Amino acid sequence: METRELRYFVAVAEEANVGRAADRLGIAQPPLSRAIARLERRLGATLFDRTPRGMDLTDAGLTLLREGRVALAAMEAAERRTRRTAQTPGESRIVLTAKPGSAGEVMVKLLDAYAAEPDAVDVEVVFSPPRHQALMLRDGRADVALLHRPFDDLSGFDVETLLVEDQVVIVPAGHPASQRTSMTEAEARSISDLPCPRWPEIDGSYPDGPGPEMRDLTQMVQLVRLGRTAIVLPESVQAYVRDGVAVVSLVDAPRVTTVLAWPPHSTSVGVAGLARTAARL
Amino acid sequence: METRELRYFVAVAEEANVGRAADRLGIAQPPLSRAIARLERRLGATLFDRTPRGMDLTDAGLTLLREGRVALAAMEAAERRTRRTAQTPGESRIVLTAKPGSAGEVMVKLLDAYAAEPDAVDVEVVFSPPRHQALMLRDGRADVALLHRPFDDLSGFDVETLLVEDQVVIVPAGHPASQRTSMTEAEARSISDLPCPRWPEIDGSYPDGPGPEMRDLTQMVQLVRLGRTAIVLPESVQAYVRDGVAVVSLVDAPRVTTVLAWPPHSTSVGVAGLARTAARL
DNA sequence: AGCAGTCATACCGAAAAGGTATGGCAACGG
DNA sequence: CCGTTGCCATACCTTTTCGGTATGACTGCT
Repeated sequence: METRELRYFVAVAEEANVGRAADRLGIAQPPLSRAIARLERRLGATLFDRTPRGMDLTDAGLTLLREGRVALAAMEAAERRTRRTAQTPGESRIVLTAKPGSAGEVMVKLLDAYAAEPDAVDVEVVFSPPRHQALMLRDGRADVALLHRPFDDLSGFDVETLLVEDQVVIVPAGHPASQRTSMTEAEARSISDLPCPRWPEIDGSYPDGPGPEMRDLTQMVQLVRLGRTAIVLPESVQAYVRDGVAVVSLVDAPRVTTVLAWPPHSTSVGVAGLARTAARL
Repeated sequence: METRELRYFVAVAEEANVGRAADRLGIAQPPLSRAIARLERRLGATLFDRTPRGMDLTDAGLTLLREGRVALAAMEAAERRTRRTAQTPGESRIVLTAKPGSAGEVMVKLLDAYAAEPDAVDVEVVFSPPRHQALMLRDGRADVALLHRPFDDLSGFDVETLLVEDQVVIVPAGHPASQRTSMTEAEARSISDLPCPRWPEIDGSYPDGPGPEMRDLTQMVQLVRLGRTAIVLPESVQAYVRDGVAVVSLVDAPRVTTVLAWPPHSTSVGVAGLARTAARL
């Protein structure tokens, strides 16, 4: 199976429509139809059910979509890391990706401690949208990432735990709920006049729902102050909030673990050094 | 980067010689030379240093070899698992791979317990050479494997621990060392007239050394009886030895953990059921 | 019934892959 | 020191594949 065929397949699977997929790929529709048919012939598997409204994935197609995305990410990672090795002889820089504002405190401590090491290399910090950190690690855009259990998918990475913390709910200062000293997660999510905000999906779209669309922490604090939402977050975000909001602890919410993660088999001395520093914190 | 190009690159990297790699790939040498040159141009990286004796990998080439093997295994896995999904509707069978004789006891217990489950599917057990289990899991030839820490590379897999055991050394019954009740691993490996056996590498070749080439457990027991070798192994192999050998415990050898491992994101109900059964043992 | 949308097929030109023949270059041995 | 031997690269040709345009077949909707 060639990389191109697999990219074509993924495009068709995601669009559920050959014509739109062809547009996205920048080719005409007929060659794409043929490529899919040939791929099916070579695999000996029907990947799509053809309907009058488009293409429906079969079970085999679902398998290829799931496994194929992993394979494509691995191909991209191989390519990217090779380019970078060629361009930066001696490895003078590594890329760390994190969610903006996530565990800011621990990240500063980690980077400061690492920079003090004798053999430290430059660490370029790249902020990326929520949940994109693992993707960037998988496809080689980043060498190391700050991930959060249980939200991120840590499977396949080596990790070092940096911080374990409870979650809290942030409510408007004057709201009746602000009088409580603690509540359950279910209670926090069902305060009738304070709907939960909607976080973006991996593809950048927002799910349907009553809450506001959440983009960053600054905006979040404003929305809470305005009495538009209540938001469940790890307690370390208290560093970002000031007046106008109240913090109520949650009794049953899962703990959030912040970890430093990197691909197994990483040969980077920078990543190894950062991991060693993390283990000492 | 296309799959074909990457396969060509890996062949040349492994052979360190374009002509031999071309033979192995079943194509002529000039197209392969051109393919490598084009890949280097497209990556913007020099992958090989050309010497009068062949091709030497550069740092960038080493990166591509390491990452590229992972990517190729992922591509193969995607292809294989898609074929299998198409061929076995309803998933009536999963493939488990293990080293022959490894933790025989615990494997029997696991399979018996799983077979007693109400929704159990058939488990095909495929024995493969030592260290091949993880490869088979990575490229989709197996759905689940019995691996051994610290010998196998578990990175990237989900695991369930089945058994933790000490290691022992097996020596000929009449040998002076058989009088000891315990020794250190270093002592066991340096008994002058009993050299350690040589296990095959991943590629099936044997390293150089004085000891005999080890193929399977039956042969091993014979070799120990004949006074040709002493061998360090997990204690569960005592089930396979009878007369003519003595077992001496080791005080400092690392413990061996037998785990059930499977790829993350596995959607197989068979694998999930087996993992659940393993967790209960 | 006509129309809008879908995917498939037919046919053609362009690009890429593969084969054979051959050239250049360095190391090695007489 | 010169021929031989192994290398890899280049030149040139053939075959395959890839992509584009035009068009057909089929379904659901108005």
